[in-house]
Amino acid sequence: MGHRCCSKQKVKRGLWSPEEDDKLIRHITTHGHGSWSAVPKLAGLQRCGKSCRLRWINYLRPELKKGSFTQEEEQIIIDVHRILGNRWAQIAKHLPGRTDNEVKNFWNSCIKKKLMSQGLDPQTHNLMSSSHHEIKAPKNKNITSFVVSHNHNHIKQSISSSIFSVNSHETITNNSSIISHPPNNSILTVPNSQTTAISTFNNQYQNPSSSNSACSSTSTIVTSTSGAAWNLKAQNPSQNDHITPNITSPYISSFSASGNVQDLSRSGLWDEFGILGSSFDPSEVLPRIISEGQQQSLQGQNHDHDHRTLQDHEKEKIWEMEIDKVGNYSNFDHGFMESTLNISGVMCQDLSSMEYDLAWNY
DNA sequence: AAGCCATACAACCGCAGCGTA
DNA sequence: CTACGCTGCGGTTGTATGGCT
Repeated sequence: MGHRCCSKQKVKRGLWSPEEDDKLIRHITTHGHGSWSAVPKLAGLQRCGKSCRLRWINYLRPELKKGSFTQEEEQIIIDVHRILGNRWAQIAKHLPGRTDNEVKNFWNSCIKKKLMSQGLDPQTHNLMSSSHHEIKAPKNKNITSFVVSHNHNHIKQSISSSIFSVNSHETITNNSSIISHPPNNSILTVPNSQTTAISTFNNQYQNPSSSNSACSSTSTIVTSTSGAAWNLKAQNPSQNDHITPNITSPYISSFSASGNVQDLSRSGLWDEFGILGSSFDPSEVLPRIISEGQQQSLQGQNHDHDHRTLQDHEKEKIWEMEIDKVGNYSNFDHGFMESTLNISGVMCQDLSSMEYDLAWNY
């Protein structure tokens, strides 16, 4: 039985022979495809138009990139999938020469399993574990800054880092609590009535004391609808490391989002990638967010993991945030920011070194 | 060498969206 | 408005291949 679109024709199914490929290539390169439903007849093929289209798009097009996916392509797929989900055609647009079918197959056969083996839900990119207990925060205290501290070793040694995702649309409660996933996975709820979001960017840079070892730190950005100044900090608690910028950058945000902070540190793509694969290059993001004077503090960081393929209009929405004199964002797509908060970094390993430093406002 | 199994990838199927008559 | 055809998309299935016993 053939497809409905060409049920009147006797159509062949299954794998394409080299002869059929030749016919299709010859026809399309000389005449173009026009209406796909007309292609089989014109090309002398006993296939349905749909099959011809698929064969051309997924396999015969000259601009297609052959060969296995590179590490960089893999990371891009993961990053974009975190934002877009199973929208394979959209994801494939970030990978020149790759098709949606190819990306989908690669995801299902390789990446999905890799993420699952690391304890990540391939759909949400969050940890699959769920048990939690509560740690009560001091009563009647407002959180003014939330700094995630973590050890910060060289990549060639035991890496420990942390990644936090902000789950948007979570209700911020008034009961001032930190919910913790033992031992170190935490969800922070902010005890005020204002809409608040905390997002984290991973920074990658070179350790000057050891030229061939990359390091990382985490920048935590707290935004609030309240108009109050919040802290932006990139902090490295390691005593042996002197290069981490410690930036406190009060700024006013009009950004509207709510969220919880969730630690994904148990998962570990380090083993697989060996590099920190933040899809948001802090060298691009942070200077746009913080004021000019503080940009210098970020200099010296090595941001060689630069995903140019996220340069579509969606990413541009982030880059194109305009900051006016008092630091308010304008032209800002709140919804998109919420959806992108989750892609702020990769997952890391070695929970044992994690520690938290919560600053309370007395 | 043969059989079995897992994996990768090619191809198909059904559906939704869109344009047009 | 509606029916129809075309295209694109995502889920699923089928097939080839390679490794293991």
